[in-house]
Order: sequence, then structure tokens, then C-alpha cells
Amino acid sequence: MAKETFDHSDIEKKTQEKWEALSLYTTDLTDTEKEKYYLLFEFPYPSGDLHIGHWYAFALTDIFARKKRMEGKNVLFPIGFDAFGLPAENAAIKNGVNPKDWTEQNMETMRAQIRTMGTSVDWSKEVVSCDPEYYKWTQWLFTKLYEHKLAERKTAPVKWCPKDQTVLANEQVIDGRCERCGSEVEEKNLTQWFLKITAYAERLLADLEPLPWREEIKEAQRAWIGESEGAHLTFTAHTGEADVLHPIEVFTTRPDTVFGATYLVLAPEHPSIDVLIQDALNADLVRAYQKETGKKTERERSENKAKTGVVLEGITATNPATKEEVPVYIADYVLNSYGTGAVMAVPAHDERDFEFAQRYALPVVQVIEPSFVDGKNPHVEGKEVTDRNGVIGIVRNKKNNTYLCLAWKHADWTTFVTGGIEEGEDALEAAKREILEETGYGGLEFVATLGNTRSEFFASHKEVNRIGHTTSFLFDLVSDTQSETTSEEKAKHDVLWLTEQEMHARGMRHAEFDYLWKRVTEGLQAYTGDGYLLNSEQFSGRDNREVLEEMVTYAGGEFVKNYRLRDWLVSRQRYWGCPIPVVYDPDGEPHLVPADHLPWLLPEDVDLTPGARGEGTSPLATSKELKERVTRIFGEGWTPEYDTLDTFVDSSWYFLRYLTPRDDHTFSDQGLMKSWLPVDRYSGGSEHTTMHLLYARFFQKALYDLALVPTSEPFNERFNRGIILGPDGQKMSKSKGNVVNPDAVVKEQGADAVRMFLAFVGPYNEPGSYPWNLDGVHSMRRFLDRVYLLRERRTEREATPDELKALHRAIDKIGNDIERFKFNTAISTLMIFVRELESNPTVAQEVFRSLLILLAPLAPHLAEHMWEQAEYKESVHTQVWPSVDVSLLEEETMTITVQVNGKKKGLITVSKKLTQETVEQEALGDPAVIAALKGASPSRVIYVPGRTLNIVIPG
RNA sequence: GCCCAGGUGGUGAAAUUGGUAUACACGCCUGCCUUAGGAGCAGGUCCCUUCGGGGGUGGAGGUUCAAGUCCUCUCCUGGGCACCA
Repeated sequence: MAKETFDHSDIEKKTQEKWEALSLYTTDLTDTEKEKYYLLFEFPYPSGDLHIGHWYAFALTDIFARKKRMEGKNVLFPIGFDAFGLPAENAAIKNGVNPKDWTEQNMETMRAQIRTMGTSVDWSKEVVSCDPEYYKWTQWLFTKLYEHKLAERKTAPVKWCPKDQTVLANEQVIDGRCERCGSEVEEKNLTQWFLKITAYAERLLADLEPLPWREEIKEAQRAWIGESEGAHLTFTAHTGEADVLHPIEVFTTRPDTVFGATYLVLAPEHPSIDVLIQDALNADLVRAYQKETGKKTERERSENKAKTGVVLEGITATNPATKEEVPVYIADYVLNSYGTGAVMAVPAHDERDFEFAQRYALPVVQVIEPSFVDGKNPHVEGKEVTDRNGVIGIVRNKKNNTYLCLAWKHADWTTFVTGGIEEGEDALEAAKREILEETGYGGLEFVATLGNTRSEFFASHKEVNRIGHTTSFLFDLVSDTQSETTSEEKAKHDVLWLTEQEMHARGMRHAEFDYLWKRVTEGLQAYTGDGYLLNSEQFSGRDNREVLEEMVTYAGGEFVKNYRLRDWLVSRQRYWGCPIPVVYDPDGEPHLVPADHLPWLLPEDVDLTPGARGEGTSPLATSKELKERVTRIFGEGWTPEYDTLDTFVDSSWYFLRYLTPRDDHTFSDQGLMKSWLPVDRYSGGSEHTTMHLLYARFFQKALYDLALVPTSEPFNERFNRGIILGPDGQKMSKSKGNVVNPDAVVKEQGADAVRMFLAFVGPYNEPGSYPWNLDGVHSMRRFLDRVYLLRERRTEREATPDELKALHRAIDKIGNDIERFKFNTAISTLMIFVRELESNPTVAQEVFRSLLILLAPLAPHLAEHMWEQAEYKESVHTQVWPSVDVSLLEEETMTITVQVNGKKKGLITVSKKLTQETVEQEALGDPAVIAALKGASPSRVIYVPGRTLNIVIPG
């Protein structure tokens, strides 16, 4: 027997027509009676096919839009098309179609498909970014940015995609490849248009703080902006015999280590090189190095692990702290585009500098003493503190991989050879002497200085707090000959040769053991942590974090903040984009196209075939009409700008245009922006976190400063949604053949079942990935069929207390869940509610009516259909979202978990009026509890009202 | 390497933020119905069990009367950044 069901196709058609006839979703932006709510999703690129991902993006935000509307908000829920972009152009080249026609046809298809979802988007506000009436204002905004020096033309090394034949913004390069087509990106020096997003780095960062966004989104933006605090210090270069002074500014985050700066490194592109090279004795080598590295991209340079460089012979620079002369190198491990393109190299405290110093045998001067606290003998409060210099001598026997150690007799200590430095002795001599005195070994070969360390401990035999400054050395044993040690020494300790395992087993007493051991086994390395200054004149001995300000002043520098963020390169050598509204005079100087000539139309007589133009040039260069237009308007000798704008410019302000999509006099109405901005909630994909979202924030701030928009942040809440995977759990792609066509499923199961399935897969407020599952759609359809059957039980009678309780519980949870984009749990609550209603033969009128209202955002078509069938008035979607009657949620009884020593032993259901005493009595009478107590009497009872009673018994 | 999220049944996932772990579904198992279907309905489904219970949220410790939730360490997975001085 076929189950009774509803004809979804018929219902969808009918209800969608009804909504259109009622203009249910055309928002009156001037309505000030109701509170506004601006709900935005990222406008789609018209790729031509609506895939299930579009459903996930639009149909689910629609759930929220409908509920907000029922709550009495004036909801703006617009849609548009991000219609400029490469695919149209590629399709044009491949199939010989016109990009405009291709795009328009795709939009037509998608509009029809989107309508099948039954979303409540407001089509009357539609914006299309490739439409001249839209891009007129993209151009106008560009001219405003230019007038305020936020758009500029400059020559810079830029990322070039050889396949797409265009430059890319930094953000569009992923792992050295084009984000769009995956080709290896090249580097070119081109003159291009940039928007000065870097001018807003600090504010983009600071204004992030109060935004109610998930921390991970903020963190990704912070990382992208990449602020680092440091200082500019000036090293003065001396050039050869002429002894001309040339200042070189460096950026460092560690000005505290300036005494350890033993050489200077410039990026190969650093402008000072041209000056310095005139006096360099090896100009040829330097030029050759510049040429060689110039051929490589930044990525290729970093792939080559070994650091290379060339010294500028005959040139030195004065370290502003030590006043000593240090050599100057050029090396490609220094990036010209970050900081000042020059660094002071502190090999002792920077890994990269250390590596370079090792390779070129440059001096390593330790200026930070790492500090260790002896956890077993920490400083004792109130005792005198004395400093003491000492040595540690580590002797390695390579033959059997053992190390010379002392086992102390007065305590359970094992150490390396250690001792003090005597008058007139240097540390190395002291180490050798101590080794000989304490162990009798004299046949040593010096291997390395392991550097200085500082340790804090309490010297119990002297009753003083010690700060030990220790210099450690590594030796190899070259002769087994052991001389006799004094009886005094023998009384103090035994001499042992220990393996690494043995040392670990005994536990070496040195607080700095791990630090030393790493250097014994792995070799010398840079120490990048904090500590106390060393070899730094009057600063020596002080905490490195405390000397920063004084040090910067001393070295004549200043504190600065530096950003990883680069200016936004917006020129694209592509056809299907917004023309940059600029022309060049006969001298090649750029001029804005005056406002009365906007929109500056994209020419149509272009040859898109890749061979038709020179490399690095836009297809617009093939247009005769464009050239003639420029000559006609501006005069002979004037030439057009051929590049178009990055499509991210189009999408940086589209949400402003939604307010007045057809207005020919302004990009957006000031009054409406005042009442409608910022966007209340913006839903989109996590891939836009560091691109679109950052660009749009920058645009908003720039326009805010120009008094063109009323808020400095465009979006209040931001939710990154997840993605729908193919049925195989893999990311959908044509090549894998796992792309789900929603049209067929919608036809078979209905739009409501599809959107409810998508809503059910997981929380919509976090970016997960969920596999498509047809069984899941079936199960939603089954549920909707059950809801449909409930109409037969609708009865004219008063609601029972049980019904009301079930209803209000559902209202409460569903409302809260939809509010937080947790549609999955909203649906499960609805399912539970429906099951409760099914358990009775009839459903009270009032409850049935409320059920349809709760169903409306989730299954808008069926809810509307059933609303009509029940002969209720108007539309279910214009009803008021029910409010919760909290008094109805309360139960007279409560179920309490009874625990014994925290373990659940049973549940008791008792009247809510009972006090702890009576609950306790009740619980103690429970057979399971009696058994668990085994006659013991409770030592303590914890009662969490309405939840838990925990009886604690001893033992 | 650094910085963020996460790790709960066979699967997607819940858990009112420290108080009954696995809600709601999918799948699977058993049965019913049958016009034999990619249909519907009913029941079962974390593991062990001597049927009294016992164990269980990646692993190891810890805090607490009580831990999926808090702390420490550790191992995986996903994402971001990466020669950024």
C-alpha cells in the first residue's frame, strides 16, 4: 500500500507563485516601523550550473531569513551576481562565444534554478557586477581612491600566471601556484595599479578585536596582516678610500641583540647597492649575484636551502651600538619587500643569520645569556644574592661514546667537570685545569665553545643565593693517560665515563643540561629565546626584555611596526573585468576618466585569442574602438589604460549597492546606508577569510575616511559555512564525476526535503565538510510525509497541558537553534515534537497551527500548503514567530541522578517541591543505592538542585 | 618549524557549558505487510557480562564530590602562516 504523500512539484509551483504575487520578499528599505535586519550571503559567480553547494549557501541562510522576518524584523536578503571573471573569457576563447552573452545566459539559467529552491531572496535588489550601471560605480569609487592617494601606479615585482596571462595579487598565489589554474607562478617587473591597503594595516588589525567573529577567522586575518613590533636602527656604511658615509636602515624585532650584530645583509634588490657598489672591490661578483638571484622567484630562493650571498669588499658599516666596523653582504635570504630590505645579522641569536655566518665564517658573538633555574634548589627569599663565574668542561670519548662525569660524594649529584675561574686565567684555561685537577685527564682536544649560560640556585653550604655565569666547552679525549689526582679531590667525587642513557638515568644536576646537551649532540646553534645581556657594555647583566627602550635610544633608532601585508595589486591583463578608468596623456602620465564619462565602457571589438597581443598586455589593447574613443575625447596622442580591475574590487562593495541597485546618481544612498549598515550577518565560505573579507573591510574603511559610508566596518557577524562533499566523501569535482545535480533530486524528493537534508548534516555556524547522502534526503521526505499526515488529526479542541509543554519546548529550542545557525538540532527538535504529537489520536487546532509556523522556515513550501489547506489566513510566512511561555516549560517533577562517589547508581523522579533532605531520604531508599552503600554511612552529600545527588562515602 | 581549530558508535552528529554520554538521523539486524520496491510499518543496535553489574568520549597523567567538557604532557586530523629579520 502506497503511503499517502503530497505532490511536491505542484505545491512548490503554487506556493512560489503565491509568494511572488504577494511580493512577500520585496523589502521596503524605507520602512522604519520595523527593526532592520541585513542578512547577506556571498553573491555567486554565474558559472552556469547551480550545484548543491549553491543550495547549501542560499537555501540555508533562507531558513534564518524567514525566521527573522516572522520575528517582525524588516529583513533585507538580497542576491546578485559576481559576474566578471576569467571563466567567461576562457569559455569565449574555447567556444568562440561572447563573454557577455555567455555570462548572461548563465545568469538566466541560475536565476531559474535558484527560484526552485524557494528561497525568500529579494530579486528586486539584484546587482550584476558586469553591468555598466554597476561598474560605473566601481570605477567611480576607484577614482575616489585615486584622488585620495589610495590608488597608485608603481613598478614592482609582481606574480605572473603564464597560463591565465595575467598578474595575480599575493593572496591569489597559493604555494607558488596560481590559485585559479594551478600553474607555477612567475615573477615579472611591471608597472601596475595598487590599492594602498597597507595604509590600513593597523586599523584592519585593531578593529578586528571587537568584531563578534570566531577567533579562527580573526586569527587568520591577523596572520595575514602579520604585524611585528621592532625598531629601525641605522648602520652607517663607509665606502672605500673616499670614506663617504651612507646610512643603511635595518628593521629588527630584536634591538636588544644589537651588540651581537656582526655583519649587515642587504637584499639583492636593495637600492643602496647601486651606491655602495661604486666603491666595492668586487663589483662584478656583486652584479653577477644580483643577476642570478633576479632570475629566481621568491619561492625558488627559499626552496634552495643553503643560504648564499656575496660580501661587498672594501665596504664596512658601523654598528651603532659597538661602533665597530662590520662587513656588508648581499644575500637573497633577505627580502627586499619586507621591512627595509636590510637586516643586522646577529648569528648568535637568529637561526638564519647563524646558518649564513657558519657558511661564510663570520664571527658569532653571544649577547644573550639563557637563564635556567635549578628547580631543586631555587633561590631562597631574603638571602643574599651573589654572582659567580665558572666553567663546565665536557669531555667526550669518541671511542665508546661516553662522557667524563663526576659522581659527588657529599650529595647524590652527577655533573660534568665544573669549577671556578682563577685570577688571571681565561675560561678555556680554567676548564682544562679543572679537568686535569679533578680527573687527571690532560690529553684533550678543544672542539667548541658551547657558550655562556646563567643559572640560579641556592648554595646551601654557603647559605647564599647564587647566580652562576658559566662558560661551557666541549673537548675530545685524545689520550687515555690519566695522572694521579689529589686525595682531596678523590674524597670529593668519583670519576666516571657515562653514556647518554646513563647520564639520563642518573639525572645530571646542571640546570642547563638540556641546553648544553642539544649543542653537544647537534652542534652549535643560535639561541633565539630571552635571557640576560652579555658582551653589551653597560647593558650586560640585565634582562633583555627590560632594556629594549634604552637600547633603541642608545643605538639611535626608533620603534616601528612592520606588516607582512603588501599593497593590493588590482591590475589584470584580462578582458572580462571592470575597465580601469584611466587614460594617459602624450607624456605617459595617468589621468582619471572624468566622472561624466563613466561608465567607461568595456570595448567589444577585442581579439581574445592569446596570440593576438604582446605578453603582459591586456586584450583591450586589440580594441580599435577604445583607442578611437580616447583620441576623440582626450585628443591626439592620448592612450587608454588596457588593464581591467581584479574582480575582488567588484565584490568589495556590492553589499552597499544592494540598497540602491538602479540609482544612476550615486553608488549607494546615504540615508539608506545610515539605516541599514553594517550588514548584520554575513554568511560565506572560509576561502574568503583573507581575501574578500579583508578587501571589503579595507574598502569600507577607505570609504569611511572619505565620508562616503557611515560605518568603518562593513559586517557585524560573520559565519563561515562548511562544504558539501560528493557521495564518496571526496570534494566534488567534474573530473571525479561525483558532482551532485540538485535539479534531479529536487524533482524527485522536493525542494523542502533537499534543503532540510542540507540543514540536518551538521552545524551551519562552523566550517565542516559533510558528504551528500541520498538516503538522508529520503529520510527528510519521510519525515515531511508524516507531518503531512498530521493534518488529519487536527481537531477543534483546547490544547492539553502535555501538548502545550511539548509545543513550547519546541518553540524554545528551535528558535534558539535557528538563531545560532544550528539548523541540525532545530530539525531534530522538530522531529521529537512531531513524534510527541503522533502519539495522540488528535492534535489541538492551536498546536497544529503553531507547528506549521515552526515548520515554515525549514520547509517553506509544505508549511504554506498545509496552511492553506487548513484554511488559515494569508501566508504562514507572514505569521508571528511564537514566543515561549516559560511557565509552560516547568515540570512538576524532576529526575535526579543519584550517584555514590560520583558513579551513577540510579535515577529517581520526585516532586519539584522537595527539599534536599527529602530528596536525600528518597535516594537512600533506592535499592541500587542501598546496595552500593554496603551499609556505610555518607560522609558528605552534594546536591545539585534538579540534577544530581552525589552521596560520598569514605573509602 | 610556528599559530589556530578539532578528535565522541559502522556513518553524519547531540550533550542547556563541570552534573543521566551517544539525542536526532543514516546504515545494519530481526520481524510484519506486500501489487516484490531504491516502498511502508514495528522492534533492536557503544563494548564486556556469570544478568548482580562492570567499562567507555584518540592516549597518559592531574584537579574535583563529580570531567566529553577544566589543567599538563603526548599522538593523530583539518586549516592558516612560513627565509617576514
